[in-house]
Amino acid sequence: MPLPDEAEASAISIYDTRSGTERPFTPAHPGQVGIYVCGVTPYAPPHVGHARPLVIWDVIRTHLERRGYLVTLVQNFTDVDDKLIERASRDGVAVEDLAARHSGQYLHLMERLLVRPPDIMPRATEHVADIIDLVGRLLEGENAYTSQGDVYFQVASAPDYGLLPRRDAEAMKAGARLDPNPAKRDPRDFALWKRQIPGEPSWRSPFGGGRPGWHVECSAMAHRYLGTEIDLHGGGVDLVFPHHENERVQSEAGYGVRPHVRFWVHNGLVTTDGTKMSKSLENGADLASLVDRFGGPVVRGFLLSAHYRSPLEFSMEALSDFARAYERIKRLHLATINAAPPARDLPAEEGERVMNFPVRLLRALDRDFNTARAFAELFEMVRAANALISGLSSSGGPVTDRDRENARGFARRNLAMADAALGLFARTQTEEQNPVPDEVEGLLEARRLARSRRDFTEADRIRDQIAALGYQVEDTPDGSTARPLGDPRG
RNA sequence: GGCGACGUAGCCAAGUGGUAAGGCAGGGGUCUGCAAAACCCCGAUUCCCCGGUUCGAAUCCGGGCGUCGCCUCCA
Repeated sequence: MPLPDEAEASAISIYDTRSGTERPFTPAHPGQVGIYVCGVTPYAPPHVGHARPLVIWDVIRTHLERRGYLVTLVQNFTDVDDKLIERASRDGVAVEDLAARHSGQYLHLMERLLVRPPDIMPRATEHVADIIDLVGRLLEGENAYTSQGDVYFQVASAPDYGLLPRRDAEAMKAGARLDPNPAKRDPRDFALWKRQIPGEPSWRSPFGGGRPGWHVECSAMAHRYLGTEIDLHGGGVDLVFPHHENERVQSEAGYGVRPHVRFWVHNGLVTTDGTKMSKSLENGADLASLVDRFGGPVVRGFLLSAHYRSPLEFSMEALSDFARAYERIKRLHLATINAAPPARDLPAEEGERVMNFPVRLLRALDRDFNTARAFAELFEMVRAANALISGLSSSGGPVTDRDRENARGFARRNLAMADAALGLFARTQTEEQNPVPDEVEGLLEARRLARSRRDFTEADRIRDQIAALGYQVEDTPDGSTARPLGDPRG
């Protein structure tokens, strides 16, 4: 593979929420990219919606690396907040135990979804000192005030409040919810530090005992690991307001850099029956059970089958449809796994398609990480490769045995490349293999004997028997095999 | 009500000025003892509707209809 040069690297364009436009990507420091992604508050088991940003950022970070950047990906756990405290007390467990349990589950699922661990996974509870430092700076700069033991950010001190969500700052006052907090000077103000309440986790600070509010932890941790200027900052669109806007104003005020984020990258939400999946609505499809049933690679591929900014409608049918499509890729993978490296050019239009695949794939990802398009290119490559391997070409021109073998080699290389870019195939044997039981092996042998004496009635009877055990018989020139019937696992 | 996004074949989904990707489902073939897999062919004269700009628009502008998200729990 050729090494990416500057021109190629700058070919990447990314949509930025703040400007509402897609524009060429350039990092703050040449050759390096710092990414901060808002992770989860681990108070409940994850649903499919949570997996989307994980998978998307895995692809984004990998593609930036492929284009020659040194990437640092930071994804946090907000392991102290209202929901967590509420849930822990309801269930009668310690906050840290609840957080640890769910965090562990995320990490395990991440692995099954072929997501590489982020470079740094900071926890809010381990960065209280950084948080206190930021709150101190904000108080000093008069961007914050104390009130009844709490510390609030003073929104009026941020002249451009509303910039990120493109919303009128004044109108937001009127839009404040009922139940106004009397401790706040302005309904838009938000808590940086919450005073100590017996039974809740708390830390000592110069402004009294208590715990961090929501939003500060991300500002503090992003600053700790990525400095004052963040190249890419992401999360679900539902975080744009208030979370990211509040984070933006406090970071810019506290660390004195504007803008502190170059590109805001927000993914669309996973919906079901047309509405957003959410933990509080409890309409989320449990991620662990889906991964168990369909396999990590299928769930991952499904999440990448639409562009990351589009909403993605989840249903069992949609996932099954993708599983079937994925089968095409998987079959070619299995059929070419031992192919020799490509040695020479391929004939016909199909040959062009197969040989150009790497460029097409990378170009698709350059354009705002368009994974839907990347998959389209992949499927076209699969079709073209299958045609050549079968000895067919659209031009009707000759396809020699050497061409066919060569096509297998190209297919193998292309699939390896697509796997590296998108994550297609499970890494472990257990996810990879579908061992056929001895019973089925025996029936296959019996059927082979029946077929050899042209007793097709018996052969078909055995095939039905195998089908009843859940396996599909496939006859090929090299003999018969069985594969799990309708098994969508990757 | 305010702000934002979206509306493309039966379903999912790319495409942001140059004449509609890809997948699933469906129909017809080739191959096969028959299947399966694979491959080939078939499907939107058209991109929610109505106007406008342009030589040319799914793509830009205006209006309308519909769906979704956010408006201090949220990936």
